[in-house]
Amino acid sequence: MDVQTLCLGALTLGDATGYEIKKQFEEGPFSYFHQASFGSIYPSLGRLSDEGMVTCTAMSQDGRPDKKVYSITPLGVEALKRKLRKNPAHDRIRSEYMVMFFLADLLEGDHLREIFDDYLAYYRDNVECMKEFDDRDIPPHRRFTRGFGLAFYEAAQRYMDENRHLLFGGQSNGKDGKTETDR
Amino acid sequence: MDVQTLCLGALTLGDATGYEIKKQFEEGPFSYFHQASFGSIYPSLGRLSDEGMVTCTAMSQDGRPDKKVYSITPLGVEALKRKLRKNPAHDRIRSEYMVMFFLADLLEGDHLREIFDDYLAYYRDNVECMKEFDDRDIPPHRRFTRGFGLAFYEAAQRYMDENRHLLFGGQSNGKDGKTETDR
DNA sequence: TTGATATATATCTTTTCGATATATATCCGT
DNA sequence: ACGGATATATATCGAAAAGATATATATCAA
Repeated sequence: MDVQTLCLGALTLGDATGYEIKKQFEEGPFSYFHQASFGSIYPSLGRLSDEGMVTCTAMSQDGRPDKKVYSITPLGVEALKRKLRKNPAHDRIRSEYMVMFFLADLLEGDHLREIFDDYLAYYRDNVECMKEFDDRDIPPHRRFTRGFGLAFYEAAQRYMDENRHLLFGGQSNGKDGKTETDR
Repeated sequence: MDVQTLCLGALTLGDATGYEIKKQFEEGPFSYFHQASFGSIYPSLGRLSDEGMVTCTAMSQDGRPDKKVYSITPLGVEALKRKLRKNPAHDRIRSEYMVMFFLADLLEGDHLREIFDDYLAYYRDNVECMKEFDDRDIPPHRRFTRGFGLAFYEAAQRYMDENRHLLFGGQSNGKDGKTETDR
């Protein structure tokens, strides 16, 4: 699923600028399951515009650079539907935090504890933030995706709370310098 | 975190070929939280070899192309430790399935149900597969990352079982042929 | 007033993905 | 026995995407 498809999908929620689409992937409804960068969004919008999938209205603002508001066209909606007929690819998760936990024996000093705390705080913030939002007035299929995101964040938070002993040794707190001779 | 770092990390588990490293990201221990393609692994191993971070031993086999077994060097271990001193980036999840659920009102026919079933089966398989594996003899920090993966898969499976009604209408179980007239 | 943050677009380089090519071996069904 | 699918194994190429940076301006806080 390329960024063009994603942009079309974002524009079905309403007209938006490239900047606003980016925000939808950063903090908005897409943030629980996808992301896209400026370096892919702007070129995609340009191509979509060339192909008649979206229209672009430049709104000149005093001072600031022109705001370019994009709207999806009927042609764009058709193209989007066509692209959604394909079977989706499997999920791709990339967590650098997990890589570091996996290689915890190579981390120095308190770094493991620091990143653990950061990671837990990150999930806790996400959970809190999502719980504040009232989702009763969004359509059920959107509630499904939001709920999935929340369920994941909660599961992650709970797991980390309950299993930190696996990283920071149960009763012994790893002060004894004995390092595994891995291989 | 680039693929070079990831390859060094994979090689701390033991010597391996590019092909084997790929498998670690596909089915092996990394698969719960990261992935990498041949197109990034082979060039990375080449560069690491040039820089003395890994050594490469070509094992000629009858018939098959030479097997190139890579080993991490002390220099490589140091480089890896140095790279791990940085703070990890935030997780990136990309789920095309979720994009499709989010845009469920644009899907035609039974496609929504098909992909829902695929997705649920995918998580169920993952859970089953992971539960079979006995993790008692791996170090605790590895158990932590494995457990995290399992917790995530289980949470996903449970959420989907309990919330399918949000995608497929309330009490009816969809056997009655009544299709929503979406638009 | 200086720095941080936010709005807004755009481009450039590097990295990565995904597909493909090349070989061969093995396993399975017919 | 034959063909096809799958597994082992490396490598490369083009397209896509990420990440960093540049360009402007406005606002808000220290």
